[in-house]
This record gives sequence, C-alpha cells and structure tokens, in this order.
Amino acid sequence: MQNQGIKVVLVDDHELLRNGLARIIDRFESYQVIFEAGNGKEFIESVAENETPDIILLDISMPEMDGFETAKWIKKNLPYSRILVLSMSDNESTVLRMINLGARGYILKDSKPAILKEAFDNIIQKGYYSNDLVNSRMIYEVQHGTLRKIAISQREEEFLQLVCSDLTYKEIADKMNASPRTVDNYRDNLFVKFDIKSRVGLALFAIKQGYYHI
Amino acid sequence: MQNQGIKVVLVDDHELLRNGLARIIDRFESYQVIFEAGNGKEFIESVAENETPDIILLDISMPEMDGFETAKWIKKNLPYSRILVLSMSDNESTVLRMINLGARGYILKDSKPAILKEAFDNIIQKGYYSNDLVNSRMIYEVQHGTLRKIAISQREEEFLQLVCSDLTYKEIADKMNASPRTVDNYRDNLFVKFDIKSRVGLALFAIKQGYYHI
DNA sequence: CTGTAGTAGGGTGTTTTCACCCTATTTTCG
DNA sequence: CGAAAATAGGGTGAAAACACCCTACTACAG
Repeated sequence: MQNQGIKVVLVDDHELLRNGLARIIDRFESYQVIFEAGNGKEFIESVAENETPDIILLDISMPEMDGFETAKWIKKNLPYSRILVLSMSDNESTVLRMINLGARGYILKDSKPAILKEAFDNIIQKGYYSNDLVNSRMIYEVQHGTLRKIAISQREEEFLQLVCSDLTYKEIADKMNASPRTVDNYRDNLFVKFDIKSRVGLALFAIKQGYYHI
Repeated sequence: MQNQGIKVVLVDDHELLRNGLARIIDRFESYQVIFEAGNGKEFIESVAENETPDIILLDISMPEMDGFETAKWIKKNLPYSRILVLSMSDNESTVLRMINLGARGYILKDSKPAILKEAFDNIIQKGYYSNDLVNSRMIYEVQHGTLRKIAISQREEEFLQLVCSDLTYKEIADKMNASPRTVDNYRDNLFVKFDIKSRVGLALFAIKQGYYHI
C-alpha cells in the first residue's frame, strides 16, 4: 500500500458491485481503494489494521451492521474520515438521516461513474458534495443544528421494527414491556408525524426508512 | 463490435454496478459485454439494434420493467438467449419464479467475481448453472413441468400489490371490481398457501416476492 | 363424463385496529 | 426557574381485519 493518493474505503455487501467499483475508482487519478468491507462490522475490524481512510463510500442496507449504525460509529470514532453514501433509495428522510449522521454527500447506485468522481472531488475540496438529493443549505443546517427534523425516539424505533411482523399491538406491547395504551400512542404519534393511516403504511414506512430489513 | 467471444448483455438499473461488472466481465476470457440496459424496456429497445446476446445477466428489481417481466419477454422473443439472474434476494420462491420463467442460473450480488465466471462457463457448457439456490433437479422439474409449486393467480397478484397500501379490503375490492367477499377469499387463500397470519405479513411477503416495489 | 381445482361470492361473530378523548410524570431547554 | 416537550398511561366506540362456515360456476384432466 503506497502512501499516495486519497485513501478510499468501500463498504457494501455486494461483492460484485464492490469489486467493480474498486476498478472504477482505481482508475480515478489520485484516488486509491485501500480496503473493502461487506458491512459495518467488517469495516470496524479492518479499519484497525489499516490507515485511516479519507473517504468512506458507504452503502445503507447491509447485513449485520447497516449504514446508519456504521455512520454513527464513524462519526464517533473516525471524525476526520468523510462519508459518501452510495444507496439505492432516494427517499428524502433517508437522505436527511444520513446527512444528520455526518455524511458529506449522497449518491444513487444508478449514477454514472463520472458523478462518483465528481462527488469525491467535491468532498475533498469543499468538504461536501451537493446534488438534487442534498443541497448545501441542508448540510449547513445540519452542521449548525438548525435543521427542523421530525425525530423518531428510541422506543418508536423499536416499535417500528416490531410493526413489521405478525404480532398484534398487544403482543408488541408485551415484547416492549409496555402497556398496550403506550404502544397505541407510539402508533398514533407516528401516524400524525408521518401522515400514515394504517399499520401496513407504517410497515412500508419502516422498510423505506431502513428500520426494518426485508 | 468484433464477432468474437460469447456475447453478454447486462440488465440492471444501477449504472455503477453495471459499469463495474462490465469491466470485470471484459477481463474474462472469451466473454464480451455487447451492451447494457437499465431496465427491461431499455433492453428490449436496445436488443433490436444489436446482435442477439448469448447470455443475459438480469437483475430483478428494476424500475419501469422488472426482471420477472423481462424474463417473460425474453422467453418468448429470444428463446436462444440464456438468462443468468443476478439478484440481492436469496428468497426461495423468487428463485423458483425466475427458474420457472426460464432462467438458467441464479447468483447473488454478494458473490465473488470467480462465481460469476463459473456461472457463465456452466451456462455455456451445460446449459445451466446450479448452486445452493438452484439445483439441477429443480431445473429438470421446471423444464419437464413436474415441479409442484404453489401458484399465485393473476387476481391474487393484483391483490397482493394492492395490499401494500393504505387501502382497506373494501377499497381494494372496489379497485379490483370484485365483491369484498371475493377479496376476503384472496386473502384467506394466500394466508393458507403461504402460512401468513396478518395483512402486514402479506405486505411483507409481497415485497419479498417482488410483487411490490418499495 | 366425472371429479378436482380455480374463481367468485355469501353469512356471522370475534378480535384487532384505529380515532378520538384525556392525565401524570420526567426531561430538556430557553 | 419555569415552560414545553417527550414519555407513559387510560377510556370508548366505530371500523377493519380475521376465522370460520357455506354455494355455484367454469375449466380441464383422468
């Protein structure tokens, strides 16, 4: 591993994609892929034995440890590494959630390689990459804590995961060691917050937002 | 386009993956990627202006026209092109469904490049590629029509798509121009067929099986 | 030609979900 | 410090979902 060029790490569970990406990136001038990981756990294990990456190209949906959790870990443990999210979902609140977790940019998997290069360059030069999904105001507001966001509490997150099952709300309450009324509240609040009208809608929402992996 | 090597086409909506794949495949001896498409529609448009592919590397979840529909079209219009499915889902009935639609093999996106090469070689030499997901008995039974399968009818498929919404069963019945009782039947039958116990379970099932795209 | 599978429909009663209403703590923040 | 959220809980009634039961027509296969 020569100490030249900007050090990139790939975190994505699809080995074929990762491999192809590595080849694309290695052709970019001044960038080199220093290692790859199939999920957040692998990344954490590997990062200890390697140089600190400059850019982490991070997928969201991964087994074991997903992109959200990985971003949290990176924010805490590698504050100088910059995250570029590479995802399939252009869902606004997924984008917001990742930006909130410190991502410097967000691109889709159906982007052209030139976009990837552009994102890398921007992140190195300006500190962030903005596009249709992420604008600079959003990044500014997140960094200055002025972004109004609809938060989901820890309990609501737990609840959302359990919604994606055959359990009734009563059974969910049991699992959460809460009263059925409380669980009713979680539901009602989420309904209002996100303009959802049914449990199926809630499940669909949970999947879209990555709270539950299909 | 030189007329040498086995002609491969890539159909996948993720341009970055496709691009990387193309580079991986072009390094395989005796294979060449003759064109790429971002979904079934694009594929159909492009195939007319190109040589007939020997192998079509086909993703399932794609916008506009997904892998299932594309496979149907290929089976009908390009019977001599062989389909290798490249998917993220290892769900058994998704696999069965694709094999039923004529796929010669099924590999996951987290496979190593060597697996891709092996699958290509097998498909060219033996006509199919079998692995943990697809065994030769399965292919034999499908080809001889002896595979016992739990079928989903056209109406049930329509219903499954509508289940993934905020609509009540009554409203679904309206949309399907059927009586609420009939829709009740669709639900009850699917519950029994697939051992599902609730509407949420049904929605989750529909998503897993690719009847509904998140 | 007769049975079996698939499709479409009906009835009834129980359980679950949802939409409103409300209170009491505790935390957090200006 | 005091107000405003967030968290946890309660009640009631209507609507939806679910679990059983059943019939009738059509298609197609043994």
